Amino acid sequence: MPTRSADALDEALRARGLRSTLQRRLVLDAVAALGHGTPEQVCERVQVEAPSLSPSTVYRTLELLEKLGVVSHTHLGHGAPTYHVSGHEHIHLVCRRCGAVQEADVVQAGALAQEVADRYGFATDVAHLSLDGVCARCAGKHPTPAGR
Amino acid sequence: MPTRSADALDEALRARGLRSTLQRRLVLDAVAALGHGTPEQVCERVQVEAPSLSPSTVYRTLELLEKLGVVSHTHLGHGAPTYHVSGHEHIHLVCRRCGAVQEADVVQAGALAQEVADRYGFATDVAHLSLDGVCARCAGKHPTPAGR
DNA sequence: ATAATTGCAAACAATTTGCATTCAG
DNA sequence: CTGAATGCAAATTGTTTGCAATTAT
Repeated sequence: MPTRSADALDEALRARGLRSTLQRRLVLDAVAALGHGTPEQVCERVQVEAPSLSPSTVYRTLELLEKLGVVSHTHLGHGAPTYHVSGHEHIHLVCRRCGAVQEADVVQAGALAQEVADRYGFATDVAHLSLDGVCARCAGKHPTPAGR
Repeated sequence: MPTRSADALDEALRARGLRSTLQRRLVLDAVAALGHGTPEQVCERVQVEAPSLSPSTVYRTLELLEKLGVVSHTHLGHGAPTYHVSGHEHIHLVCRRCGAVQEADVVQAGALAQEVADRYGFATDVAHLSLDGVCARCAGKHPTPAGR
């Protein structure tokens, strides 16, 4: 159902008097298809359909889409920001061993945010919360952590 | 009391048959002094004392120190990893408006980790937990969030 | 028609790597 | 002495920017 998001995109663009272009749609579709992806991953994915779509455009478009509120980004694991379509908010569990990113719906996150708000006056964006750790699979595989 | 950490460092190095050098001590001191800092910040800081100490060495040393377990790194806010001395573990509250990083001691983090462990079998590294949001000061200043 | 958007190529910044020199053990 | 560690400079990688050509409106 790519039509839905396309429409939503069009709408958002029109609202700001911006233009609806193929590349913008492709970038959004790629983000949606990936679930969560770095700019590079989006580039790769998008260039399958449109090899001429340049990285510059991907970067610019991601920024734009974020401003429009249709996607948002978090910083998981290492340096690269990870984009995902807005709305489908969740917590990320990032495994430091295998790098896998699992999405989770966690009740306690609210309690945590509440405490931080009360004690530090800090308004946590729960949607951008990501946890670093070791996933079940890796924990099973390597009971004794190695150096590297 | 920089003597303490110097000794600890020496010890850790010896244990692995590695050499104790001035630059390694300087890098560790810089990390300790900064509380939490990116490689670049460490470079800057370290080059005050030793202008010839090269970035390469800083990068290599941070990696080494981490392997030794005397420092660890997290990813706050944007891309750059942030290093801090191990032991003094805490949660980071990163303000997306002003970029300020506040350290917090939060009880609920344990409950959160527990839930994730129970439901997903994911072993959270609580020490690397960082929250994205808006700090008290910024919330007060700009009641109406802007686009950029 | 007209200005927004794109693609390209060059500019940039941050990090990594190879290698000759230096220095701790 | 001897190999580990450093400093330098060049190579990479990921991202940004300027500008002419393109294209949605």
